[in-house]
Amino acid sequence: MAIAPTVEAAIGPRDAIMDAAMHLFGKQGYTGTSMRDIASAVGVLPGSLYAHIASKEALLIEIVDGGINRFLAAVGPHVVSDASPVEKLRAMIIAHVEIVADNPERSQVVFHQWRYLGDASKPAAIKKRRDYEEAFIEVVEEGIQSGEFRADVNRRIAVRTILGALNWTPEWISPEGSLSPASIGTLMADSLLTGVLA
Amino acid sequence: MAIAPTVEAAIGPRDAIMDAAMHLFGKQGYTGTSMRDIASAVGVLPGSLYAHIASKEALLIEIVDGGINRFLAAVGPHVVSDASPVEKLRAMIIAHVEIVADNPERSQVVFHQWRYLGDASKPAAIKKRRDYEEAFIEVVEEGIQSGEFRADVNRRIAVRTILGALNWTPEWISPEGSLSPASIGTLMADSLLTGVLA
DNA sequence: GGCTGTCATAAACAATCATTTGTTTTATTG
DNA sequence: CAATAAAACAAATGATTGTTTATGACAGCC
Repeated sequence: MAIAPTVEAAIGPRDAIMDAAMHLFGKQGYTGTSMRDIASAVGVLPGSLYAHIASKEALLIEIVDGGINRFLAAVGPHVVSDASPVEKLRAMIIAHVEIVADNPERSQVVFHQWRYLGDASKPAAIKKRRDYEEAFIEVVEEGIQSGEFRADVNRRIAVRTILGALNWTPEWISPEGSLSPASIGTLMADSLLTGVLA
Repeated sequence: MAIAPTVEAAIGPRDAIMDAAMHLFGKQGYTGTSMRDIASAVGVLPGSLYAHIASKEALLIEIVDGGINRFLAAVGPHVVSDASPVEKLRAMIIAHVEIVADNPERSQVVFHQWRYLGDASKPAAIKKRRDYEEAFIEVVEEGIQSGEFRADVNRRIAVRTILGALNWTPEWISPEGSLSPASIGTLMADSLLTGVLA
């Protein structure tokens, strides 16, 4: 046996470090995680990490940027599909929940730890986040134009309400839950699109 | 003039420290804030803080517990009012947004920094958070029983969708915004209760 | 079988962390 | 003005922070 992948499916030392950092940053936060924490999770001494990565911040940059890209890649295609705005928005919500469920800890890093990026990388992350919000705004705008959505909704607040509900999911979603990510996404899409009223 | 309250309305050294800690914990996180940060915000040397507070964690405990209590106190009365479930839920949502808007940074501490509480105080904080969620569940249950809410909503997921949207508001709400907290709360209540569909 | 590059160790670096101590300044009050 | 209390200073504590360095083990390859 040449390679012994861990439960975390890390196929090399660098991936093992990235994986440990992702989980620890998600659980304890960036500033609440020390390089010694990461090293001991990987099973190596602290100094050994630097043979594979440049710095603690480089870890954060890679996790945040890669994480945002997953959301953009999962949701983007639905924005430009030829479905109706309702169907688009529903598909985007479900896709978002599936990405969160795939790795809630990485999602927590994407949603919260980007604040600790340095001045060199934070602006790019903020721009991608805004692009993401803008994609939802576009679809809502489209739905209002077509008459499928109520004309009196405040587009920005409606989208932030939806994204807020979605971005809170890593707080409570669990792989051991009885509902699949797709089911949760569908239920949330129902709640958000049609409300709770009878 | 005996007392010179700052912009932050701190009427004593202890309040000034609590206030600085609240803002810094909210903005930079508990682990991302040093006692030196707090001291320099207050305009004092680090060691001087300990004449007024017991420890860094004591600050966190007081901010989190006091913060949760505000939400409970604002929402509680609506739960037991004799209004209809729809009106109750609407009032609870608006009250929640108003508490967030009153101090978004304290809200961020309540929503995120409770993780860093020690074993002695974390369980109590978790219990209060669950009580808060349970209050919303109760009202939704009541609405389903009375037929005002759809019978096919998953109560837990519906409530977490609502609370997620609400707990995300400190990320974007701003005192400089053109809409009042009450207006934002009303718009969000509309979105969450009746959805976006025409 | 020696060579090359990868990777880990062991040990240390300066900086910063929360906190404690003894002393001095500042303000209040009689 | 003198006495007292409140609050800040100045300096140091040991622990922990991210990171660097020098050294050695162990592969695969010609």
